[in-house]
Amino acid sequence: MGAIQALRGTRDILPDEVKYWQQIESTARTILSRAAYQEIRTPIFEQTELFERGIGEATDVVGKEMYTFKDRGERSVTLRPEGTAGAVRSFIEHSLHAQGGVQRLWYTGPMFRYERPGAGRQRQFYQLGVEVLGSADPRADVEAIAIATNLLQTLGLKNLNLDLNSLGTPEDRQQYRDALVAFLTPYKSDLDLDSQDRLSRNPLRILDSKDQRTQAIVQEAPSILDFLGADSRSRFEKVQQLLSELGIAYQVNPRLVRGLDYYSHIAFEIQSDQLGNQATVCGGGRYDGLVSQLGGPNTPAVGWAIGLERLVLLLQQLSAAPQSMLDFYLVSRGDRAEAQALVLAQKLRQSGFAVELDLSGSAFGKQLKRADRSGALACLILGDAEAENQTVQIKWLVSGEQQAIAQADLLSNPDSLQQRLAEFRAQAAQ
RNA sequence: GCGAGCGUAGCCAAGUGGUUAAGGCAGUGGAUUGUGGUUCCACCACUCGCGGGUUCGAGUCCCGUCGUUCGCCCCA
Repeated sequence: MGAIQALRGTRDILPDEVKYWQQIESTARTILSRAAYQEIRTPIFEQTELFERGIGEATDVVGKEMYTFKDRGERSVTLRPEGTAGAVRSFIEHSLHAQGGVQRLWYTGPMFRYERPGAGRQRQFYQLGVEVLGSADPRADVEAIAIATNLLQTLGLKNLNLDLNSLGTPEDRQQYRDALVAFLTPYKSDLDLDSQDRLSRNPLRILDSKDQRTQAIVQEAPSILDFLGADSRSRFEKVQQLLSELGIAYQVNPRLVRGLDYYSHIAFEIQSDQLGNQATVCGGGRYDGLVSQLGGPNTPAVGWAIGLERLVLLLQQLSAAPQSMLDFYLVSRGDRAEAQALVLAQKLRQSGFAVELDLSGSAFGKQLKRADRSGALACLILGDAEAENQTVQIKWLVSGEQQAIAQADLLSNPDSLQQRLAEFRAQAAQ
């Protein structure tokens, strides 16, 4: 009725949900910085050409999902549909390779694709990703994978599957592609319509068609693993061996392909069985050719990206919701006490406590109700009666225990309060 | 872009052609409670996403549209 709503495929993340996003971000920061990854922040829009060249013009992402428009200077501009192209552009533009060694970068932020929205898929969506530039060592692939599994496990996720494949070199892949087309062509009329279409355009994608008849045919198709050259094969084996050394479980899935053109050699996906159609939480792989393709020096690279709204969905299914960090909830009755409560709140905050002051002006009983709901560890009650003027009652919401102490004492000994709060926080955590 | 389901208050919902649209939670106001969330009363959808149609009469049927969910597609 005239009220403006968020655009289709976009949505508001309200405070209750933001808790999960912050949990992810802070956990990621910790884990990534321990592994010497550095954050990079690149623009949300770039020249359209960057994505056309980087992701591949034949891909669906570039072909029909980009938010592309002309700016007021008639430049063709595109809202980034993924993070790798921008990070690589920045790497080249600022000659980060000149710093020598390996650059480990991570990023997070909104991405944009014009898709049909659904649970775990938005038009403005968020990814957190890493890019490791300058190492062809299989340990780089495995380290990156290990960081991803470590992050997901630390967040408490279980029942994740790691699928692994090798796409080989571009030459390996071309040979396989020819063989696959040769194999599938006689069955063309038995394939689902999408796959028939892809036979000429992007035959590898037929491998992960969900159509049952197509799947049956594909079962018998040649495997890309038989087309890997000696170098590709030994890399793939090395990666598997190193994963085993780390105790990371995986399955080789020769039908795992990537939607973006820039991948080569290792490709992987981490999937959850609890997300229905949008099962892939994390996807990535090696892209040795991308940097040079975008005009930079020949630089081997590997990376992955996590879809954050899917990760949030999984986190929300876990029982443990992120806790409120509120220490005190302040309630009062009467004019004088209200003013005192304001002053006390300020002083406690300056002493390092998290304090919410009840501003509702509601009846006292309702204030207490709100105190309970606030998640605070303790409720401070300021009364208005003469005898109560200098006294604050502390109600420990966790244990039910209650005590009255003078305001002066409350502020003169913040250490002991801090200690009590720590005890109650531990109690509340159980 | 295609196929199917759904759309009643902030939330959960009853209602399946017939006069004034149940109920619960939350919210607001008041009474009670001299202090831990009680109890009681009142208020809280001229309207059923929006627009049109059928009908004497529509939340209920039809069409369109928007939104949403699931699948296809795509992808993280």
